[in-house]
Amino acid sequence: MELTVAEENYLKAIYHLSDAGKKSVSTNDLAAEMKNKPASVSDMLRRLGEKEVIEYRKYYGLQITEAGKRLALQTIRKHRLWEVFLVEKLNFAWDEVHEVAEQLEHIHSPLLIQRLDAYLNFPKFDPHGDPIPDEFGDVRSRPRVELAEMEINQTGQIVAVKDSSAAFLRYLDKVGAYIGARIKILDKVEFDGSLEILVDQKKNLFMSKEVAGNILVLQS
Amino acid sequence: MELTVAEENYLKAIYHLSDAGKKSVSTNDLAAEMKNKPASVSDMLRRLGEKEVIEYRKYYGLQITEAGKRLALQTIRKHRLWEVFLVEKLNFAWDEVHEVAEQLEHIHSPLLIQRLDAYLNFPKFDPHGDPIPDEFGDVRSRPRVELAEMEINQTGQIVAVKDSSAAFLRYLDKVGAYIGARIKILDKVEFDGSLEILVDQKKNLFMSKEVAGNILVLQS
DNA sequence: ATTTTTATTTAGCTTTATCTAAATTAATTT
DNA sequence: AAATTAATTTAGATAAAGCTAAATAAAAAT
Repeated sequence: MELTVAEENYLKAIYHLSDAGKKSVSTNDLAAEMKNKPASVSDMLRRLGEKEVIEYRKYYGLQITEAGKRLALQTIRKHRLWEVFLVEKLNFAWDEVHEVAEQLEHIHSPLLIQRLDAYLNFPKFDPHGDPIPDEFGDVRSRPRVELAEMEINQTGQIVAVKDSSAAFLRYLDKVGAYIGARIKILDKVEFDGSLEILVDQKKNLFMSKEVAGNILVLQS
Repeated sequence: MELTVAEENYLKAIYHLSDAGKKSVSTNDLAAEMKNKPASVSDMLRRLGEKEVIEYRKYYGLQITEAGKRLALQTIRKHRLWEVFLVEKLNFAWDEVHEVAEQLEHIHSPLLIQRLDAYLNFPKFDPHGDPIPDEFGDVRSRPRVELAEMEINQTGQIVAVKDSSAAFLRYLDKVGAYIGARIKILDKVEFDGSLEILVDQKKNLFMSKEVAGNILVLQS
């Protein structure tokens, strides 16, 4: 019971939306995420239900099954391993990898992924700081908070970003807010939630609440 | 005017069959090659004709256009670069690469291929000895003859194989007839065309005409 | 020069994945 | 509780890529 590329993409989106706290993933949410019409989504949900990767009761909503979760995590694993490859081996910038990884994640070959993983030295996180599931789908996630939630004088290290769009990542590159950077909150403006932070003990950086809300920090 | 995956595969097959001397590629030949029915091939030829990658006059045959040749060579370039990657970097055996490369060749990203090429050090030949077209589609091919055509006492170096099936390649591995091996014809049996050859100045090897017909040699 | 055989194409069906428009169900408002 | 609005599903179309069966064209044989 193999999934098609479209099915894999839907399942991945369902997994991400479920994971992001959304109690019940709605047809409209999925349509927005997939940039398709709700009618098309309904149809796909029926098919995914038949393949038993989700449990679907029409008009009521859906839940991803254990089998579905396993498949979604496999796809996510492949996506993130390829992103590491592109950045570490082929010198892609972290804002250039997404679309290519989006294609590479659908290549079917257990051997390929096994070998790629070994070649990359079994990385645990991708270039955006997201954890790479192991071959059994287990994820080692780190406790992390949004930079926007931190208070004055707190310190930590940037470990991930929530938005992987090229525009956002290029902005972070420009201001030096890369993954691994050590940061300290110097000031926080009540009015708009904007922050002044110290990066790597040397650079002062002003940042809007929107930006800070998309940066995840491991507190120290 | 992008090609679909199926169209890319047909075009590649057309290119290979045209290249292999076949003056005019027939619907039946293509059907056999693609493991599809002739009726399906007819339909595809019509579409490829509309996209102007072949010139197609029904009942008369087809000819690949310049645009078609360029696209086919791009796909072949990608396939062969990925094969090099799999063997050199991921330690695939040369008989394990084909199916995976068959999938990887359809990933669209000029940057990816450019970087991969550089990462592999601009290889000129794939693991089976086939030349890798450059980004303009130019092929540096070497003059080469079938081992089966050589005469007693002639010498040369194995540079390619015509059959890339896992069974054949594993056999070659076993007998030590790898690409790059220096060989000399010690004896040739008139009756069945079988050969006795010396490999790398040390190993004597008996080989049927069928096998020798699938090994290509650069004479010296 | 017919006839027969072979090769090729057309017609019509299937599945996947999308769409639009219409219908239906659920949720919200009055 | 009825009416309105929003969300969702169904129905019917389309395009891609395959199939089978029937039709047609070209090639070979008598």
